[in-house]
This record gives sequence, structure tokens and C-alpha cells, in this order.
Amino acid sequence: MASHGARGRSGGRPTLEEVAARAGVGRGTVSRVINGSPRVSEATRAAVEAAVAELGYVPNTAARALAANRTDAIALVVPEPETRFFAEPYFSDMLRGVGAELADTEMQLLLIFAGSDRERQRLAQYLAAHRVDGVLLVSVHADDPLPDLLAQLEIPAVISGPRSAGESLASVDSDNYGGARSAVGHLVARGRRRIAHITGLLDVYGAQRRIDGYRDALRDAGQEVDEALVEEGDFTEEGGRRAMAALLERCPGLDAVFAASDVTAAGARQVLREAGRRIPQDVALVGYDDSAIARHLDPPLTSVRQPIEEMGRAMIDLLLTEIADRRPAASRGPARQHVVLPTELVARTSS
Amino acid sequence: MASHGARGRSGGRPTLEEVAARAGVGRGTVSRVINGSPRVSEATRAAVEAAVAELGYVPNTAARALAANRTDAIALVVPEPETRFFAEPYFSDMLRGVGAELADTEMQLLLIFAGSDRERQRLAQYLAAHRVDGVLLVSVHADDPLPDLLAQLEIPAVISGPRSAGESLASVDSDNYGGARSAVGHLVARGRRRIAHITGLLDVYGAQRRIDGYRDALRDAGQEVDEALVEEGDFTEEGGRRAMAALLERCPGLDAVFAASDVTAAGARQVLREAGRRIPQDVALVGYDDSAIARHLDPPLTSVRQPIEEMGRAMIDLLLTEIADRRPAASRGPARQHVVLPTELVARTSS
DNA sequence: CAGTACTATGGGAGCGCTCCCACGAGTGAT
DNA sequence: ATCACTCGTGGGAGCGCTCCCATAGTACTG
Repeated sequence: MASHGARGRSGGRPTLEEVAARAGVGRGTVSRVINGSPRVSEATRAAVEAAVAELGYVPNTAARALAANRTDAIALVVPEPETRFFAEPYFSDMLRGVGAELADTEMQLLLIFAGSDRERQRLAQYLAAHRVDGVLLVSVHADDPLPDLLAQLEIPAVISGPRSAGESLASVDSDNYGGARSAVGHLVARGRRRIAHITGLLDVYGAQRRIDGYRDALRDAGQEVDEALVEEGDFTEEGGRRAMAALLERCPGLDAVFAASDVTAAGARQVLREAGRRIPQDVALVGYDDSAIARHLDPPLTSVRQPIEEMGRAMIDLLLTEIADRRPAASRGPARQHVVLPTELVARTSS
Repeated sequence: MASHGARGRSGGRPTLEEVAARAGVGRGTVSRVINGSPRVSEATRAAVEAAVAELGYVPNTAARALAANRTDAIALVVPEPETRFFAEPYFSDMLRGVGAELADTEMQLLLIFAGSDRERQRLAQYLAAHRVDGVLLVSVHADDPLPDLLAQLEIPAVISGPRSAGESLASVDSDNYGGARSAVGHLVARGRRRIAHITGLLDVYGAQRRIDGYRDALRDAGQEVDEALVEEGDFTEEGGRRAMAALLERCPGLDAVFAASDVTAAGARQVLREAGRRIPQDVALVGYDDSAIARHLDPPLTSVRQPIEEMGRAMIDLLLTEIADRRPAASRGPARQHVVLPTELVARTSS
């Protein structure tokens, strides 16, 4: 067994001190060069860089983390079972954006699933140990305790999809209100007069905003808002079927449906078909998300696209800013930021 | 700005020393309790545990990593672009197995993509900094330099799918040879006499083993091995189409096809259909992987199932053993292990 | 030319832990 | 009673880095 004292002495990885000796400078100077401090002369910097290259020096992350009290890592926390993570392109798109934005950073990204109770337990431990400098939270439900835990531990965090209008965490969201408006506006422009809406889960803030957008778009078009045309869904296909059936029963005269998700639209479509309604001739259909389903549905579904990859980038931006602001612990920076990214209506043949 | 010395003094996270004071014992004793050493009396252990609970003590990972020269983290390296990772169930199944096996461990799993050159560069840096205790390598191509890098850095690693019979890294694989044998044996048993094989990429060791299995199964059945019935593929659908077309041209009398992957089988199926061959009446078809495609093909595809989740578990087992063996750096443990897990033939209507 | 202000640099102290040595108390053999 | 162990324990040293202070050198001011 290697004795403790001798560990890494000969043949081990070079240390700052060894680089310093080699370059003929002090430890502090090497540290400054490594960390890109401007307070180093050109000549010294060159000498140090040469020594670093010759020795193949790579900083010891653990030592740095201990001394500087930071980890240079952030976690992307997915409070869902892995299954959903892989099933929904939402996550992979987001991950791509996050990865891209992190590419020219020293930050390491950790992917953490917290679907089961056990996993959540572990996560809590993990966060309590401050093993990350910041957290990205995606797909959080209204009653999730995670955001509070984060706040209590004073860990910088950014949430995708605020939980309410007064979200206390920094957040990034797409413009649900505007997206819904443009979808409904599009239907109005196409001459539809009885436009129904199948909502998402009502405790999801974004679903609320979509309802608001739906209503305001109708009002702006001078159409009366008939609450009988609004039916509650839950983002699922089954929910779409159920809601559509209810709507058809209550308002057989409807000539358009705006669904809060593509999957919901798919469910609605099935019921419409079975009821003998042609899409789009009898009933126009618009979904939300512009997922793969939208493109592959028959007929291809008009849908509202969210810039998910861009949202990922924006989340990283916010998070890195928060982390940087917190380092000099004095001034609690400006109020948490809330970024809202524009959506885009993708018109296809279903409307 | 908080002065360096004062950092974390008041209100900060409790340290070992503080726990020790609270419990009325020494630092070393607390460390022993935390790390589950048996050399602590029951009474002392209880006192320490109480103090830990009261103070909400959580060990500082960075300090531990620095002192003990380990990270308690392992990386799952995917040398593919993220896109493939999400597209293929192989990875999510493997991840599930890995996660499950790691669940009651202190080890943290990192997911690292190394698809682009840039990402590989980063990974190399990462490994050079020894930021993980071990590496899990999935889906490695024959000429990949990664395994050598790992060996050179002396980082414990386990590979899924050895690169050759003489793989130097510890490996976990499914029984490609046996799987192929059972597929072909099944066709023989069904009375097929002219069984063709569309191979995988020939520089993949597993593909070689499947060819071996194909040949031996025929030999065992007393059938002559006709090399004209073997056509090279590449695991893709397009490759399957091309190979099938070539086979039909060369051996119009074939009555069965064993494809090296489900996707390849799907390509072959299409060409067979276009040639007017009925499946399975005229030509029986068997694939490999038992992926979602197999179930959804028309007709449902007989396929060889690999226990991917279990492979993930086995990889972790091997890796943890390697890491443990290496800690007392003296005795370089036994030769690298190679685990081979059994496959299972899932018979459906295509054969 | 003294006085002031900056810049570049070296190195002490300390981050929170693990490892290991030393030590006292108990146990059993002689 | 003595010697040899063993067991449980305390605490020094050290892991490799960052932070900051002190210092020496340089440049600019009046």
C-alpha cells in the first residue's frame, strides 16, 4: 500500500508548485495564469504556459473546489422517471441547448433524475452537500418542494416554466400567451367562428396562460367568448379524447379546436374522425409543441413551436449570471429575471 | 465580500471538527463513524451519530476527494452524438440498469457525450484531470483511441461490446454467438433449408461472432454453409435493403433470412415484399435486438433479445470491483474479466 | 526629486477531510 | 506480577489549491 505521504510524489500528476518551480516563479503567479487573471506580465505568462505544457499540468479539481468553495458543476434536474425523459423530445432538445451554451465554459453538466422518492432523497443529500454551483429545473409541478429546498440552501437555480406569475426563482419560458393568441388568431383569420379550446392541466401556469391567450384572441377578433367551448384536458391523448367528446356533445356546431398540446390534439382528432367530421373542412385543428407527432399526424397538424433549444441556452445564461453574481456574496443582485421567448405558429394542413 | 478566513465560520455548513466537539470525541473518530469503520465502540458511534443528526452534518466532498484521492464518481461515456443516444432504446435501457445498480452506492454517475471532436477534446482533459474514479464505455468502434487513453491514464474502465477476442479492458457483452445460433437453429427447426445471413459491420466484433454462430448452427444441423448466402450489411435499414436485393439476385431460392439487426431486417423485409415474397410463407425473417421495431413490423419480427439492462448492471459490478481492487495499489488484481450474458430468442410471426 | 499610485510577484494561511502514528486501557498468557 | 497483544481513540501532517497581504519595482504627479 502506498504510504500517505509518498502518494503522488514521483510519477504522479504535477502540482501547481512543480509548475511554479519549473517556470521559476511563485505559486500565486501560476495560479493567476491558470485562472486567466490579467495581473500577470506577458513574459511571465508565456514562461508559465510553457512549463504547464511541458509538464502536462492539469489542475486538481478537488483541491480547487475545496479552496475556492465552488464546484464548477451544475445539475440539470429532471423530476421525472427516466422513461419520460427519453420519450419526450422536449428534454433532448433542451439538453442540446444547454450543452451548446456550456460548451465553451469550464462548467460540467450533471444530469440527475429525481422521479422516485428514493432518487429525490438522494438529490436532497446531494444538494445539501453543495456538490453543484447551480441547478436547472425542468418540468416542475406546482406543488414540488424542490424549489423551496433550493432557495433554503441558497443554491442558484433557474426553472423552465415558472410555477406562477410570481415565481420566486429565475425562470425561462416560452410565450404561452402569445402562442395561444397566434394559434387562435390564425383560426379566426381562416374564417372560423366557433373555436373551442382543450386546456392543459390547470395547475400548470403555462396552461393558464394559453387559456388567457385564447380568450383575448377571441375578444380582439370581436368574437364572444363562450365558456361552453372550453373543456379541461391534461396534456394527454386520453384527455384529448375525453374533452373532445364532451365538446362535441355540448357544442356540435364548433368549427375549430385549439388543443393545449399535440398529443391532446391527436386524441381530439381521433374522436372527430369517429364523429364523421373532416379535418380541416368541417373542423380545423391546431396543437401545441410542434412535436414529431404534429408532422406525422394525418392530416399534418398545425402547431405552435416553442424554441426549446434556445430556452436551454437562456437557462444557462441566467444561471451562470446568478452564480457569478453570488460569488461576491455582498450585493444580492437584481431581482430574479424572467425570460420569455417567442413562439412560432407552424401552419400545416389541419387548419 | 466575505473575508477568506471567515468563510463559512458562522452559519456555514458544519465541519467534522464541529461534530467532533459536539460529540465530545476527536476528529478521527468522527471520520471513522462517517466512513463506517468497525473500529469504533457502540457508545461512541451513537454519540457521533446524534451529533451528526443535530448539526445536519454533510461531508464536504471536495475535501474528501482531495484527502483521499478519489472522486466517488464514474462516467458513462457515449462516443456518439446525443441524437443517437436519445433515438436508440439501447442507451436508455443500459442507463436504467446502471442507475439501478448504482442506487445503493455513494457513487455519482456522470453522463458524457463525446460525439464531436470538440467534445472528445474536453473528455480527454476531463479524464486527464482524473475527475472520475472509473469509466463505462458503450458503443465503441474498433479504431477508437479512447480505450488506450484510459489504459494509459490507468483509469479503471469497462467496455460494453469488446473490440476483439483479446479485449484488454474488462468487458460485458451479450452472447452474440449463442444468439445467432439460436436464431438460425430456430429457422432450421422450422424446416428452412436455404438460410441467408445479412451481417453487421464487419469491424464490429459482435457482428463477427454472429456470423460464427450462423455458420456453426448450419453445420450442426448438417446443412452445407454456402458463402453465397452471406451478404455484408452495416446494421442500417438501407444496408438491409441493399444486401437483400443482392441475395435475391444471387440466390433466388433462399427460404429464410437472419439479419444482424432489427433495422436491417426491416430493410430486408421491404425488398422481399417488393419482390413478391410472402413472410413467413415464402421467406422466414429473423432480426436481432428485439427493439421496438421488431414488435411493430408487419408481420411482427422474430428477434434475438439482449439483456441490456442487465448488461448495465454487470458493467457497474465489474467497474466497482476494479476500482476497489485498485485502491490498495499493491496487488494488481486478477486479469480483466469478460462477462457474457445470455440472449433469448423471441419468436413472432415472421418465422 | 519626494510623494503617490499603481503593477507584478512571492508565499503564508487555510479550506475540510483522510491517513496514520502514538498512546492509554484493557485482556490474556506466562 | 510481567510481558505481549489488542482495541478504541486523539490529533498531526498533508492533500493541492485559492485568497490575500506584504513587498519591491515602476510610472506618474506636482
